[in-house]
Formats: sequence, C-alpha cells, structure tokens
Amino acid sequence: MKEFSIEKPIPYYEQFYHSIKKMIFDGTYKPGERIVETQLAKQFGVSKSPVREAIRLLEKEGLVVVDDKSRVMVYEPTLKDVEDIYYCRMALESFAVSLTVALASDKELNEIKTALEEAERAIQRGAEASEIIALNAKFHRFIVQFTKNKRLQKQVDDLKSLTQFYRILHFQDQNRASIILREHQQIFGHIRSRNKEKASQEMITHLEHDLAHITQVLQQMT
Amino acid sequence: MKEFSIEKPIPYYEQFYHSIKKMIFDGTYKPGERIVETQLAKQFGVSKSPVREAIRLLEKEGLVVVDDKSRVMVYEPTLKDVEDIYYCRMALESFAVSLTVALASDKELNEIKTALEEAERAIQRGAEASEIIALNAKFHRFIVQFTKNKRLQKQVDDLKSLTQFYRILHFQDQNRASIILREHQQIFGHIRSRNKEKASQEMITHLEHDLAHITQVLQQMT
DNA sequence: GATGATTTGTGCGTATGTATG
DNA sequence: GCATACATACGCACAAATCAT
Repeated sequence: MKEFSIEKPIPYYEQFYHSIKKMIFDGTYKPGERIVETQLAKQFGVSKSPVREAIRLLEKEGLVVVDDKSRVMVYEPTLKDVEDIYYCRMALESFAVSLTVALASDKELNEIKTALEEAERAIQRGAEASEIIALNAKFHRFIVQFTKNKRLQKQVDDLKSLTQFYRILHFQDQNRASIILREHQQIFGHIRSRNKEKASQEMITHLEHDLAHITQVLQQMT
Repeated sequence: MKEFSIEKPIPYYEQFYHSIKKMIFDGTYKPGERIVETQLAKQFGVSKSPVREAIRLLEKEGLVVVDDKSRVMVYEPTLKDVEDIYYCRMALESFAVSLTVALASDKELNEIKTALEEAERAIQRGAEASEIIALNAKFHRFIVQFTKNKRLQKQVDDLKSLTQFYRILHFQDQNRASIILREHQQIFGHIRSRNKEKASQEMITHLEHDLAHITQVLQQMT
C-alpha cells in the first residue's frame, strides 16, 4: 500500500510550454511580438535547451511561428486565417453536436442546461467578462466532451486556442453576451428535443455569427 | 539581380523531424516501438539537442508518445483511436467536399477527374499498391485543396498521418482498390453535378466503409 | 533481493556562425 | 567593418531507471 504517491518532477520543457502558452493567452506576449529564447531562459533562470523544446511544441501547435531566419514570433492570424479556423470549427462542432444529440444521457444534458442557467444569472448580475467567457466555453466544451471522442476534443481545443487572444474582443459590445446566450439556448433546445439536423445547423449559424462579429471588430481595429 | 539564391541551411531538428517521420511511415520504426534519442543522435552523428527538438515536434503531432518515465514510443492507436480519427475526418472531409462543390473551378474538377482516370488505369494494369495508394491520396487531397482553406488541409493531413501505417493493410484484399475507386467516382459524380448534400453524404459513407475495413483487418491481426 | 554497472533522459555552459545596427 | 545579439549545436555532468551479477 502506498499511502503517499511519489511526486515525479515535471520536466522544465513541459512547464515552460504551459507558462509561455499562458503568457500568450493573457497578453504578456501579444500577437506578432517576438519571443527570444535567450531572454526567456534568463528570465526563468535556466538554460536554453528546455526553452527551445517548449518552443518546438508551441510551433507545432501553431501558437508561435518561426520565420526564415529562425526568429520566433507569436502567431498573428490574418483575417483569412480566422475565417479558415472558424470554418474548421463549424465542420467539427456541428458534427459534434449531432453526435451528442445521439449519444448524450439525460444527466449530461442537464449539465449543459446548468451551464446555461449559470451563464444567464452571471449576465443578469453583470459579472466580469472573463466569467461569462468561461461559462460560454463550458457550453461548447460539454457538447464536444459528450461525444466521447478525445481526438475531436483535441482538434477543437487546438483550433480555439489559435483565436483565443481575440475572445475578449467580443465583449467590447455589451449586448454580445446576451446574444450568445440566446443562440446557445437555441442550440440546446434542439439537442434536448433530439433533433440532429436543427441542432447542427444552429451550431453552424452560431459560429457564423461569431466569426462575423470578430471579423467586424478586427476590421475596426485597423 | 540574384541569379543564384543562397541556400539557407535547414536546421538539424527540422531535418530529423522529417527523417524520423519517414522512418515511422516506412516501418523502420513500428507502432509501439521505442525511440531512443541517444541512439538516433549517434546514428546520425550529431548531438542530442536537435534530436530532442525533433521529437518534441513529433510529440505534439501525436506520432510519438512520451510515457510517464519520459520514454518515447511510436504512436500505436487503439481501435477506439482509429474510430475517433475517422469520425474527425468524416466531419472535416464531408465539409470540405461540400465547400469544393461550391468553389471549385471546372479546371480544378478536371484535375480530380484526371486523378481518377490515372487510378483506373493503374488498377487495370495491376500496378504496385503504393502507386494506387498515392493516386487515391491525390483524390482526397485535391478535394480539400480546392476549398482554399489551408487550416483545413493541415487538420486533415495530421489526422491521416496518425493512421498512415495502416494504409497498406487495405490492399491485402485484392478487390479493395476497385471498391475504393468506385466510391471515389461516385463522390466525383456528385461534385460534378454540384450536389453538395449527396457529395458530402457519399464522402461520409466512403470513410465509414474505409473505417469498417481497417477495423476488420486490425481485428484479424490480433 | 541487494548492489554495482550500463543505459538513457534532463539540463547546463560554451563555441560557432549569422544577422542586425 | 565592427560590435552586439541571437540561434544552432555540441559535449559534459547529473540523476533516474534498467540490467546483470
């Protein structure tokens, strides 16, 4: 009997992978900004090897890009990239929702419902944007999760992370949260009545709106 | 005017990434087999750093997995994994084909047609399995390519590579090539008549058959 | 089993070459 | 042309796991 499990040390390169990713998400490193492995290594007080390996992971994930002179920069999607990513999400998440309609138990449907209700209350009491975003993400995540397809989950997660930085832009518009909630509720309605076609079509429509909104906001910025 | 462009040296880690990937695909390293970075470094006559970085790329791609003791092994998908991967492909490639129906020029449709005709001739003259496989891959690739969505292409390519090793299993069955060709022709028929729904449904059916066949062959092996 | 030898992965410091100003 | 900054790659040291005796 081992009462206490031995804590295995997590390799630096893995820790850095998460740290750098977090820094990209929270805006410490902004899209297009350069990442210098020498500086990171110094900053964390370690050698460059683990930093380089972490960067290779991020490179393959697409969150950083390496130019022809081996300089590393944070991924800055073009408008076309954002569109491409959203079209992939439409393909995967509309498929996911139709699978979930077929497979999800009543208990699981209730979890989705609860998330929607939480989101509704959060909006009503004027909660922080980050909290509402998290609850919205929960809705999407549940739907994919209930397909029981791990690969699908990974694909969707990776795609989302590529536009993660722009998430917050949604909420410059105050009504946006309510609109999103209403669309989520509509999708859920079709899931609960076990209507594959409508649920999956509604998911596509929802993502189209999301894309249109992001596109609009991005164009205003430039 | 620079008549001769300077060839920039490709970093070792990138070269190794491709080399190792090739070795996985051609069976030099088999699924589940261990990959030892020390040996690879010695074999190629370099230090371990670039080998490690190449492995990080492959790790993120999913072609190798790292266990809890940091040992690296070639990815060996379970039956459930193969199913999950194929369901993702159904989502992405059925979406792709409906986009291609909408977007592809007549010239592009002709390229698909040519690939199918080449495949037909290759089968008739009893060509090598590898050649027929390549032509089949061309068919699928064209369809995704003509969506002009680079991200979609990448997603599909990455998914395919995860079951790449099992490709060859198809052709233990002699009729298999003809069946695949017929299904491809059917899909193409719907593309040419610009019928989104049928084309995309036929693509799903085709991939379902492919999955069923691989599943069957894999079960016979064990 | 216990113990020493070997293999292997982790991480560091340094040298070298290349681009930048 | 020179100095600086940076990425690439190497060899070494250390630790953990594995194997042999």
